[in-house]
Amino acid sequence: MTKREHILAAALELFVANGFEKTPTSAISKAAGVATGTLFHHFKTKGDLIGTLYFELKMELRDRVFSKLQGSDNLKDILFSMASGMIEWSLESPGKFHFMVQFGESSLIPSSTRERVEEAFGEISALLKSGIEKEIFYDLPEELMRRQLSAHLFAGIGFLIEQPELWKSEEFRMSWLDSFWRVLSKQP
Amino acid sequence: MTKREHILAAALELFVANGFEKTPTSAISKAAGVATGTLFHHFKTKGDLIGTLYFELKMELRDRVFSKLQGSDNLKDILFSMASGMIEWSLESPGKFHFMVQFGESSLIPSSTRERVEEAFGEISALLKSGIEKEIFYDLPEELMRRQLSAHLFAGIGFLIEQPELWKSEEFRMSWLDSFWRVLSKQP
DNA sequence: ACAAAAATAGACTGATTAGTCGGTTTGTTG
DNA sequence: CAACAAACCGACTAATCAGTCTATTTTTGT
Repeated sequence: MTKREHILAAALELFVANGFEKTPTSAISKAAGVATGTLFHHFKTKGDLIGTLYFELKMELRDRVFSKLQGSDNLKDILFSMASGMIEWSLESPGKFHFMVQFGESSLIPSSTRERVEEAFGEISALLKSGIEKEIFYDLPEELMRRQLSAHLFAGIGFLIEQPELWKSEEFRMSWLDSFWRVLSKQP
Repeated sequence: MTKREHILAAALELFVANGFEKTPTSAISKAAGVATGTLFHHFKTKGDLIGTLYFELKMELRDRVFSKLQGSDNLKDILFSMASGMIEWSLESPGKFHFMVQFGESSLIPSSTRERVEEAFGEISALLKSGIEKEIFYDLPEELMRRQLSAHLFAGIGFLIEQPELWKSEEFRMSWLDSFWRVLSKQP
């Protein structure tokens, strides 16, 4: 792990534990085992640090979510695969997930960054649009569906992190994944 | 409006616009038209101020959501009435809604406050439990359902604030409210 | 009418902290 | 092996800001 990565890891942990404003940069550099100057060598400002963290975590998540997708054109399979990818990523690193919940909507993240991220997740929009067009999904605005799907998933994961053994149950997994499908689709 | 209320209103606006840490207490007292001393007379600390704001907004929302409920025992009616109450509250005061989104999950709100709020919304838990017991709802953990329902609603409202004219359409309202029902219920 | 309590005011301060700066070490490249 | 750049160090500073304190005004209860 490079020093830059140590800084990002320490910042993630401390931001989640204490919040942004209650985490002095001095605490981050100390936890990362680097000097103040090094932190500000890699990140222009403290805001830049949290912005970078947000962006890089989202990219890591995207790679994970889209990686398993192998050309299947069954909407339900794709949806389940993406949801499972995100859930497993979150269960492996709850800290990263909590960071997303806590700072995803915060004004600390510049809207330009948020836009770049949304672009990177464009495949999900495309998926929803295609479902609406094919009249498999309910005829509601695509953006509404995207937001609700994502919120639904986040809420479920938050719960699942507290009850991780549930995810091991095949019965629960199927029953729960179905709830995502029900939100979107007229078909069973 | 009392000075205390002026302070709370100014804090709400500024916290939403600039975030907690980028809002000095001096800016709040200035915007509220009071002196520093007055602010700290009513609120022990800045943290106390945002905590109080959170609590009082939640209570206002609760009163609104539960007010229309007049003894109907039809789960769907109750659900629709509660959802509509929250949506209308949010459309009337988007600032309050955005405050909830931004600070609802933040570590600035002490967990003791969050617990008191959850207690006040206990009727919703009861509603879900009753639906699960009666086998109207899917057999998933009640807390999971509560969280997902709330997230679903919040996400939808966030969208609706940007497209408020949609709410005026009876067709949209019904179609959308149905999506909440689908999340929970086996019945149409 | 009067005393006690509550509300208000605003100048002030002690502590915190983001970010700088000059200098050192490590790595790279022609 | 220069010489140049990139990474790294940590003491320092300029600014900010939460909360205090003392004094004044307003409200309340008797």
